[in-house]
Amino acid sequence: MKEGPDIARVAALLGDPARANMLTALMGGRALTATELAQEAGVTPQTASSHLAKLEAGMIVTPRKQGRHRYFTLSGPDIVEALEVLMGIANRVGHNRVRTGPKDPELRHARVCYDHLAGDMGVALFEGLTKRNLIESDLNGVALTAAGITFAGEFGIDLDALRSKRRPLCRECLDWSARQSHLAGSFGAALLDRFYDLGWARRGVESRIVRFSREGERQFRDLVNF
Amino acid sequence: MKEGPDIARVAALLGDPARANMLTALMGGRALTATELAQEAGVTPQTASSHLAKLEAGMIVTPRKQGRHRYFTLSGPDIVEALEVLMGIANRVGHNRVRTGPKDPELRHARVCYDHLAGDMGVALFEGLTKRNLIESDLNGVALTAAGITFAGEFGIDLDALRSKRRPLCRECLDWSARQSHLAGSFGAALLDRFYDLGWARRGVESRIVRFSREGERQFRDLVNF
DNA sequence: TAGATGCTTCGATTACCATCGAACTATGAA
DNA sequence: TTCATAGTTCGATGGTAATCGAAGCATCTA
Repeated sequence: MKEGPDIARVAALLGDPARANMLTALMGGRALTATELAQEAGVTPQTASSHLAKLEAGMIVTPRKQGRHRYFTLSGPDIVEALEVLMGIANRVGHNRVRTGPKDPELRHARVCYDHLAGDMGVALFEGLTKRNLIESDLNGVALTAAGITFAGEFGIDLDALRSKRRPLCRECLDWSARQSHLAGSFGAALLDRFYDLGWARRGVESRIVRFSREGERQFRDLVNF
Repeated sequence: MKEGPDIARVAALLGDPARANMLTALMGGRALTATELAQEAGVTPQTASSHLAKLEAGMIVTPRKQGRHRYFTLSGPDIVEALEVLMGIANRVGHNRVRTGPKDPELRHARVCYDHLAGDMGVALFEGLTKRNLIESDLNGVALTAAGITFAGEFGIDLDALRSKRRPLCRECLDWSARQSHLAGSFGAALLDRFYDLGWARRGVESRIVRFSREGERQFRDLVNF
C-alpha cells in the first residue's frame, strides 16, 4: 500500500529519539556540528553520522561543510513548523501521562547540555547575564559585552585561552524544558567549569544532573539576580 | 536520553505506513470504522486494531462507539495541522527524488481506492457528478440528489440493493495525488463496477491501476463533462 | 612531516515492533 | 435461541533499524 506522499517516511525520520533530539537542538536556529549533535542526542559519533545521513537524504537537514566540520541546519521553515506542531501535540499528550520519574524534576532544574548548564538554572543564567548587560544577543547570535569581558576576568575565566579554540565563545541553545535559551559555547562551558571549581555544584554520576550545594545556589542567585 | 516533550513518540506514531494511511483516510473529515481503516491501510483487522489502540493511547484519534461499530476521528485540529505539514514536506521531498516508476503516472491517472475509482479520473467523476447536480456535498457528507437517483437507475445501478447494506451510499474520500475528493461509498463502488461491466475499463492485474479503453474514456468524458 | 581531531564506513549484534493466524467477546439479525 | 458481523486479545514469527566497536579518510595544527 505504498502510495501517496510518503508522510510515513517523513514522520518516521522524525520519530526516532536520537534524531528527534538532534532536531530539537537545531530548533535553536544555529548550525551545529555532527559531534555536537551526537552529544545532544546522547549517541556515539558513528550512530549520529548514520542518523544525519538519513536526515540529509530525507531533506530534513542541510549540511554545510566548513573546514573539517560539517554544520547542520534544519532545511527549511516547513521543517521548523512541523517540529513546532509536533512539540505542541507531544506537550498535550505529555500532560495526560504524568510519569515524572524522580530524576525528572532535577533534570528540569539543572542539567548538563553537552558541557554547559541547562534547565531552569541555565535559563536563569542566560537571563541574568543579559540583564546585567554582560552578554547581548541579536539575530546573529550571542556575544560578550565589554562589561562581560571584564566580568569574565574577575570571575576567573581566561578568555584568551577560550578564544584560541575554534569553538564559538557564546552560543544560544534552546531549552526543551523551558522553551527558552540558555548559554552554550566555550564561555558557557567555562562558566560551568568554574561553578565546579568554586564548589558551587557537582555533576551527578552517570547522569546529566547538576547538583548545587546550598551555599553554591545562594552564590549563583547573587550572580544572576543582581 | 529520554527528555523533553516526546516529539519522537508522537512522530513515531505517525511514522508507520499502516497508521499513516489510516490517518490520511481520516483527513477526509468523516469518521471511519475500524474495518474501513484496516482496508484503507491494507492490513488485517487484527493489525489495524493494534494500530488503533496505539493511536488512541497517543491521543491521535478519538473513538466513538455506535452499535457494534467503533468510529474513529482525528482527535483535534492540531493533528490535522501536523498531517498537512508532513504532507507538504513529503511532497517536497517527493519532487526531488523523482523516481517515477512507469506505473506511477498511471496510478495518478486512475486507480482503485479500496473498491472505487480514485486518481485524476476519480476526482473528475466527483466534480462532474456535482456539476450535473447528481450528487451534492455539505459538511455532513455527500448524498444523491433526486436527479441522481434517477440517473443511477438509468445507468443500471440498483440503489435498493445498495441501501440494504449498512455501508453508506456516498462518501467523500481525500485523494493524495490531487488533494481533492473523489467518490467512495457503495454508490462509488457500484459506479466502478458498472464501468467494468460496460467494458469501459479493466482493472490491472496485481496492481491498483484502472485502465480505460479509448472508447471507454470517451464515454466517461461524456458522463462527467456534461 | 607527524599527530590530533572531525567524521564516515563497515560489520555484527540486539531489540523492537509490525504482522497475521487463531481464538475470544460483543452486538445485532433472523 | 442461533448465526453473522465487528472488533479484540494472544502468541509466534520475521524483518527492519538502531547501536556501537574498529578501522578508515579528511582536514587542520605543529
